[in-house]
Amino acid sequence: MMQIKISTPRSFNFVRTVFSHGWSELVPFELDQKKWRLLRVIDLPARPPVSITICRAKGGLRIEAGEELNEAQEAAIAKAVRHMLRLDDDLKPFYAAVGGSENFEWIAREGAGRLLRAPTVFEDLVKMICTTNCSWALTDKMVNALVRLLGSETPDGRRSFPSPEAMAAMPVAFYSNEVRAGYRAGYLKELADQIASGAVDVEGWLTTELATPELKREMKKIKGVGDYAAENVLRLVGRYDGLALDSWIRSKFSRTRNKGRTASDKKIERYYSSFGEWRGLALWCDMTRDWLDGNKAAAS
DNA sequence: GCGTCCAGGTCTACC
DNA sequence: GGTAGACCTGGACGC
Repeated sequence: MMQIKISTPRSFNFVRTVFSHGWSELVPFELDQKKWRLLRVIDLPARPPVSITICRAKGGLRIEAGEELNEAQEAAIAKAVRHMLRLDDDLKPFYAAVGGSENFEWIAREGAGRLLRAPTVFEDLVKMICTTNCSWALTDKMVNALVRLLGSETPDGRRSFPSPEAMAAMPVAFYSNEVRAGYRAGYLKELADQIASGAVDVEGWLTTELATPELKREMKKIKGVGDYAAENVLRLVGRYDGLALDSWIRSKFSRTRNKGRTASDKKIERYYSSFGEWRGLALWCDMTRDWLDGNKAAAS
């Protein structure tokens, strides 16, 4: 049994982070909302993947795995956790930007704004394509099938998110017939092929020097990635000026910020424009503030 | 039981 | 550069 502790920034809020959007509900994440423990399957080099659990501990987080691991493997797990929970992101400028605004000052107080992400951009991108133009139930079904049918097995019987190579090895028919991805089947196959062959490097999006508009153009070159998917992936690589408006956001904005009346995209843009390069994150926090209402465990 | 709508959109063809 | 129409799936809804 492995157990490691990692420190977190003073402003870090574990619950707000793991519950920052829907990813914690999709395998190979599993979220226990009663105990606020996040389970995740992590890939490691030259051995089967492992299931880890992450929970709050004094001064930071405690990570547990059900087996012994060497020092390098523990370091790899800690690195993946820091990446997923955005522990090294500097949100001070964001908190300064929202701090003076009524209805937004809670964001800094509660330490919101760290959006959970997968260990790889590839996984985030595949999942984002699986959220387009369908219900969340269908997204869940597609992602489940990918992990169940193509992921590597852990010692405790779970499965990791499939590698680009594992996905590239399957034909388009697999994605329509088994994954039930519909017209997205070709997009998933093409994306996996491009990454497995080295033609496209999406992990490089994390560190690229490209300005956000150019990076967004790069993202939209991937078939199946439009404005919504690109702007959401931009958030997950740390760029927050896109609003990533979708049917859920439009509906929520109308209900909470426009007296129930339909709001144009222009109006939504104007509402958050004062937050500049942080407007997309301000919007997301504003729209998801009530997700923890009624949950006392979330307060700390 | 059957048809329609639409959900955390995107692509293509055509102006 | 802007926009209609098509596109897989599956659950909700009305009849």
